[in-house]
Amino acid sequence: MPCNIARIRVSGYEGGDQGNHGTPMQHLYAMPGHLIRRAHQISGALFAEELDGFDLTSVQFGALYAIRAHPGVDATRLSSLIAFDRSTLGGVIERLEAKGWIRRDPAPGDRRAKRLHLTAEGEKLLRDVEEPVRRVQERLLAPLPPGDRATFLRLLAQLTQLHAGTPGMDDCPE
Amino acid sequence: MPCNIARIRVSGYEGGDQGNHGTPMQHLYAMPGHLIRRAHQISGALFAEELDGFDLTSVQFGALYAIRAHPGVDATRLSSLIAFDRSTLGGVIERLEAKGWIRRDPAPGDRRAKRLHLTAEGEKLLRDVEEPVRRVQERLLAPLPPGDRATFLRLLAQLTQLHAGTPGMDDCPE
DNA sequence: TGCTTATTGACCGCATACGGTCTTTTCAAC
DNA sequence: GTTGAAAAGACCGTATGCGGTCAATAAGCA
Repeated sequence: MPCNIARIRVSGYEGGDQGNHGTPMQHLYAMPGHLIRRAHQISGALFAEELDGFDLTSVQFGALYAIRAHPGVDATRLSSLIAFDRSTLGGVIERLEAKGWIRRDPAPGDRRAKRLHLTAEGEKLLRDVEEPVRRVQERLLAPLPPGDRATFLRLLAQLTQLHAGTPGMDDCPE
Repeated sequence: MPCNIARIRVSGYEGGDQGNHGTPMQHLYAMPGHLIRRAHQISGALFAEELDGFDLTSVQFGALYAIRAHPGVDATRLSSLIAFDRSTLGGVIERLEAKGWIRRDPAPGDRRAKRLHLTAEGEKLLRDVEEPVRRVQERLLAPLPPGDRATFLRLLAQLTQLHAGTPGMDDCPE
């Protein structure tokens, strides 16, 4: 019974004692940060529900998907492609390899790097989960009026893309 | 030098070997799930950057903020108010208490529950971080054209709220 | 009143997420 | 040609995130 939202029954907000705490700060429910966290949470829940039985997380799917599109990438470049922390990706790759979905071959000409490839099982898995994953994306946007879905996606893409160049996010050596 | 995006240098997508993998599935970068994950990641990075030195995570802030608005809540109700998993919240509360920002008092009339309250230090902390937190929310939306920010927020709020009642998300005992 | 069920908090286990360090290896500059 | 910076992978430590179980307690019901 996939229902991992079960434990997250969000109570409607009835105001609480919002009163005298000095400055009347913005409400939590109106903060973009909180809303984005919720959306991320819902996204994960929908993924887990649609992909029940595949033993595949959304993070693992993203990695597999990118490896298929970039056969032979090394872990560092992959982490940059899909915006995973390098340390995090290490564990993800380890689990993907343990499940037999990817191979890690030594890179010819560079004894540091290991090149990532899908196995036949990995290819099959990606084909099998294609439909469920598509449903996740559909259901995620389903609550929005059809006419607003493209707008939402456009703004979301704009927000994430433009933050890559925000001062303060970029004061790191290229 | 807070720059926790440093390790997440997202490479522009140049197409890779997107070619013959059977069905031409949607691109990862166009999937709402991926974009929401990125937005969440950016949100966390901005929070960490603006709140550098406060030893406070965005999750901990959310909990503190909600406890201030609902003095005396128990952990279970709090988790429902801010949509944290009950297990996760346990650790968060533990850390907040260890840092002296909240108290856990036994609930009169119920020997199971413990009621949560801010300490004076917790109150002060919340006042001190108010401005940085406000900046996080501003910077998060800054890449969007001013006229689109309200639209984005509205759609995001609509998406998260309406998902609470989605069939499949709700097939759990009330 | 006694039994069944629900609620609360405390754990455990696994999977991210991210900052930091270390070793090995490469490469470029001197 | 050696040396120092840069790159790649392997770890470690802490904080979430979430599913599951368990014991103590409370509440509803026969």
